[in-house]
Amino acid sequence: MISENKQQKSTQKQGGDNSACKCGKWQRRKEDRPGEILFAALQVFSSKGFAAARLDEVAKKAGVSKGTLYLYFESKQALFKAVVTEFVLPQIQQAEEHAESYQGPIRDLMNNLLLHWQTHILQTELAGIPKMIIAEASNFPELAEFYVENVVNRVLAFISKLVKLGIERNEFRQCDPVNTARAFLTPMVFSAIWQHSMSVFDKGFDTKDYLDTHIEIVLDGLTKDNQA
Amino acid sequence: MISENKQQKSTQKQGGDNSACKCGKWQRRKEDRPGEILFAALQVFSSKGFAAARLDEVAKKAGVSKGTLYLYFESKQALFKAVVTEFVLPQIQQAEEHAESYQGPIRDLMNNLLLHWQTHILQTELAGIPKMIIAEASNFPELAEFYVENVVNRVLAFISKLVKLGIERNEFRQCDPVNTARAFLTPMVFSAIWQHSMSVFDKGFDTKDYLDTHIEIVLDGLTKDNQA
DNA sequence: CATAAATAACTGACTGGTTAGTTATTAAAC
DNA sequence: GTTTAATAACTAACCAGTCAGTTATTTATG
Repeated sequence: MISENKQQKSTQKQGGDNSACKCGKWQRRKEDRPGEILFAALQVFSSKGFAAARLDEVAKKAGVSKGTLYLYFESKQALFKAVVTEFVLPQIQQAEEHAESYQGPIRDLMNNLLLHWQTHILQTELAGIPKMIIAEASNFPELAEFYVENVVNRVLAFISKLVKLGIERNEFRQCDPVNTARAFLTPMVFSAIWQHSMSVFDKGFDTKDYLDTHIEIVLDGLTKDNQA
Repeated sequence: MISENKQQKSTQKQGGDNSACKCGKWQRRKEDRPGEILFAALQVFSSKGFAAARLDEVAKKAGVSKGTLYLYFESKQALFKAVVTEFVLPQIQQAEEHAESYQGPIRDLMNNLLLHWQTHILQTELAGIPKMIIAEASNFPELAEFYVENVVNRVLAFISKLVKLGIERNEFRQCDPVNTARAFLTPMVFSAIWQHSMSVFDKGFDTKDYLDTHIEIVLDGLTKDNQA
């Protein structure tokens, strides 16, 4: 009986709505609840934003009652914060490790990072997080501060270091590393924001074309002797 | 009495809070109310977003009671929409007219547009509108649709035309005009979004440096024979 | 092993505070 | 005195967070 329940769980993230599963209402699965709740919260927050997100909807998506949310998270804000920590930080970690072990031109590494963003992040609910943060920053300054310290600054430092390395290796022309890092990152962030807000209405927006143009302009603009 | 009030009004946008004025509570100024309310709404919406904006705060800022808002605007959403129409569309009109009468290199014209953005838009409450739209797009799809049709598509068409002209005149290299227009516009929009959300916490962000790097990369990247 | 008591996960109806929108009333204007 | 701008008290709805009650699971007992 117990093992059956635990196996059933493995398909949960595909469905996206645990309430569909046939298991009874009073299933006790202390281990799995936090993850299920966080994933449900990511979905609701990323599409509605913080203020408009309804905890009843999060609970329904996670297949629990609203009361259960409060067994695992202190408040709506704590849940919001946990979503960011849970889903964003591991991604950065992974990118840093990839760069660490990478041998080859910086240009190609940066191209890899952008490609990974395009194929593995933009498609997922993760892409909703930047919009969520920006939208709620002024109403929840504590969260914005947390995000800048743990995400923005860390990513900026990471990319700046790559640009600096590119200059040292004589791959890139002279430029300000931090601002160039921002120039490189902006369209990545923007593509995520746009996809999660306006792309439904902005029919002409094709993420791939947009990012291809971007990488062409920025990396060709940086690379020395890029004339064919 | 009336003329006194009207003169008093001219300083309103500096103060930003009409409730400070000593005129009596029952002043009847049918002509001026809509503008005052719209400006107050712009301020509140642009800093709080739609959902978190409180009509009581808008009313207080405009120096009226909440009931008065409903004499001039049908609903919160109608007010929101009016803010966009009132403040954004004239700016685009102006930019289009400037371009129309412009004689000289496209590169310089685009530089002008970016400079005007930097010095005349980014400083003002207007810069809060993009964030406001993006943040609320999924909760108010009708508004997002309205914005794409009236603002996004119009600006994209405008800039695309300039890029196309640049290619024809042999100033720019071959490229896709629409995606290049997006590449040019993205950091402008992003600077506005960032300024109205994260810049308080992201201390390293300097709008001028950021946009200078941007224009350098994009326009140098586009311009033919840009080797010194 | 069977059964009962204890514990802890979980539920859902409820509360208190908040706010968009309404309306009865007041005062200004002519 | 009539009309209308403006007010302020009001209502209806909504929702984060609570808690008393329900059920699954574990532990203790014979």
